[in-house]
Amino acid sequence: MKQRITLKKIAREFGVSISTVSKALKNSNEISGELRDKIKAFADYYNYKPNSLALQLRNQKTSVIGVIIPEIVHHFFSTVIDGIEVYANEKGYNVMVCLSNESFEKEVANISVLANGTIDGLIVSIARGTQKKDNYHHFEELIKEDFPLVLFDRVNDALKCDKVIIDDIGGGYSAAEHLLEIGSKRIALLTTQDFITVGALRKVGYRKAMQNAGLDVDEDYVFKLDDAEDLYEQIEKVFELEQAPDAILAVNEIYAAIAMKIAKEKGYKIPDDIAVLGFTSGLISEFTSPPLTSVVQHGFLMGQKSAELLINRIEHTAGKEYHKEVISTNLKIRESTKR
Amino acid sequence: MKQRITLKKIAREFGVSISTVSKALKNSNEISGELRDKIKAFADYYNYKPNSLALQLRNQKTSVIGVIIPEIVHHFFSTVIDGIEVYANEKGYNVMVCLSNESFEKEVANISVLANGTIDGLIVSIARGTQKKDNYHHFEELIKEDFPLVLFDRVNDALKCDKVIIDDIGGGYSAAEHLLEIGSKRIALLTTQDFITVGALRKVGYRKAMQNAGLDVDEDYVFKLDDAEDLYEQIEKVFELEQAPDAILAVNEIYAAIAMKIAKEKGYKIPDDIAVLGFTSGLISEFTSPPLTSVVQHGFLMGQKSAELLINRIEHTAGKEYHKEVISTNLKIRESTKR
DNA sequence: TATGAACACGAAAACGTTGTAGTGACATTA
DNA sequence: TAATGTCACTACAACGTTTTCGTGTTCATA
Repeated sequence: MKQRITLKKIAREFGVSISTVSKALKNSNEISGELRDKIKAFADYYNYKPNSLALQLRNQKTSVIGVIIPEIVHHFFSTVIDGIEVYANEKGYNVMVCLSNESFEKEVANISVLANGTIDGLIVSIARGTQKKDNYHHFEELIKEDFPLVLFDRVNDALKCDKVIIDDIGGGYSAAEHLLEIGSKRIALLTTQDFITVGALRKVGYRKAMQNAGLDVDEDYVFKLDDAEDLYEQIEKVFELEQAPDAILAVNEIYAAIAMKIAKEKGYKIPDDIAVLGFTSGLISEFTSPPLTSVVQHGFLMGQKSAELLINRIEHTAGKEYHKEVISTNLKIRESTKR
Repeated sequence: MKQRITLKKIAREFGVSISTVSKALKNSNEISGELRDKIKAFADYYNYKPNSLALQLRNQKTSVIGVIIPEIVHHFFSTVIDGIEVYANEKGYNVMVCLSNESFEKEVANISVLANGTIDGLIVSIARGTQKKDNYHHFEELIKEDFPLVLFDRVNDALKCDKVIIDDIGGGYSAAEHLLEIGSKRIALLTTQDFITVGALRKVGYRKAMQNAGLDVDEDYVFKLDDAEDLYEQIEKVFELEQAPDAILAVNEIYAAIAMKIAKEKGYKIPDDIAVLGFTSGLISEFTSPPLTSVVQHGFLMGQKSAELLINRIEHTAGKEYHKEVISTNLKIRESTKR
């Protein structure tokens, strides 16, 4: 790569000092009109742009915010990033994305390379590995140093920082409620392992709705799937219950779509024999047949809110107390539950 | 945010010079064992980490690569980023993602803020707005300065730089060929406006396959959709042809899924009355019913290749000639074309 | 004829780091 | 005793920028 032109080189060219060049380019009237114009023309010709590293170092500000997400190939996370990007850009910030790939170690490593001057603040959704390990030292370090930090979606309540979460309990509740309203009696729940907080919270909502309707939750109808290769096999077990469920509530779109596929293979009519409902963030729900009723999560909004909280914290270190924003969900009713 | 600890502060604490501290922390044996240990303990306690901005400025290297994509909420682009991230990380680089939102202006702006010292190299997929405007000055500037640049997917042949593309012609060809093989005679093509190169190239492949089979391409069967709100209406026109097509080849997953939905509504049996085939990068194809046969694009690989080319160029400015990698596609045959 | 603006520029510090080239103090060698 | 070495440390430049505080000239004013 060619060497970029610097103030120093321009100064040498004109036999003046660096300060003079800097001022000339900034249209300072300390510099005579004639020299100013010559310098500007020259700089323009060589396409001079101030080196941002130097500026960042001087101003002790990078205008970059870091984002660490578990994976990017996930519609929900992309929408969040989109929201972050849009808001951040508006405010003059750039976004640096890193992936933890759900791994504790990568999360730690990412934080360690990011939080050393490269970024002004950090937005994170906690990796599965970290939740499993239940080790949050790397976040506590940041918090101890008052480093601007916002957690979203996968958060940990013990950490003292701003947070943005989906109303997972509410989502689970209204999903189950809807299934009950259409007359379902035996609702199977497809959820994740317990340490995944969002799955756990959605289950809480489901349980609440059931109790509210005077129904007991039969643990046989709760399937805690692990994200392995054999999702099909794991979900098939739903249909081996003594009394088949008449509705399935899945905590994500994929589980729901697979369940529906299996149900159809086994000859169930949807929604008549069995209703299916998922949480969504992607496009699958719209294109299955029948299209899936689902709890939609507003990822874009979540991203925007996260960026807003972060930038507020960066710019006005003011407010000492931390905010916890809750993004509510919508129930998008499609054919899979219309009966 | 609390002030981070610096070499200077440590030096002041011990009444020694900055260099001494720097060397002590680097285990230099120029420094006596005793002092070295004390300094290291102190630095450790205060969690000293060298400021990366300072290092980047000094070393004239950021180890960050910039990526500009048209949009992130698009499975294909996320997989590419994933590939870039993985490869870059392996090589010790971080990734900074920016979105052009398909806009020429934002693309220009992004390049201008990135290519000023913040990044060592840039990977871009050209915005639709830029293709429409046919204005590539911002890239030419970079190339003129020998700035490491890799274009992927949406490229422009006139630009002298490394490129990674999908074999769109080949994909279009094998898609059409497959439809012909299963006995289709009238294949409708759902593609994009001409200035979108990937759409245009896939059409070339389609045309080639048709000619190869001794068939003329009837332009009435070619639908150039624009990405507006009324995709449904636009695609419905396919079914208003005098002689209905017996196969549909769509240049992306959404077009294909919508076409299939409409076809089913109109009472067509898939694949018997009409076969449907799309290009995919996402999960929709798997969960439609019937599942969609599609040309799969290896986004992850594309990302890896792009990062590889870029980092090679950054590190060994060597090779003067530019590479053009072609990632070939796979045809994943599902139910929508099995007859 | 001093005084003091106005003008047009330069010096230097600061941001945080690293590496090269000193520099004293002491010990060893011829 | 003088030259040489070693040890343990410091000074300084460099990366590129901005900004505050000079400083020397010219010109007008009292």
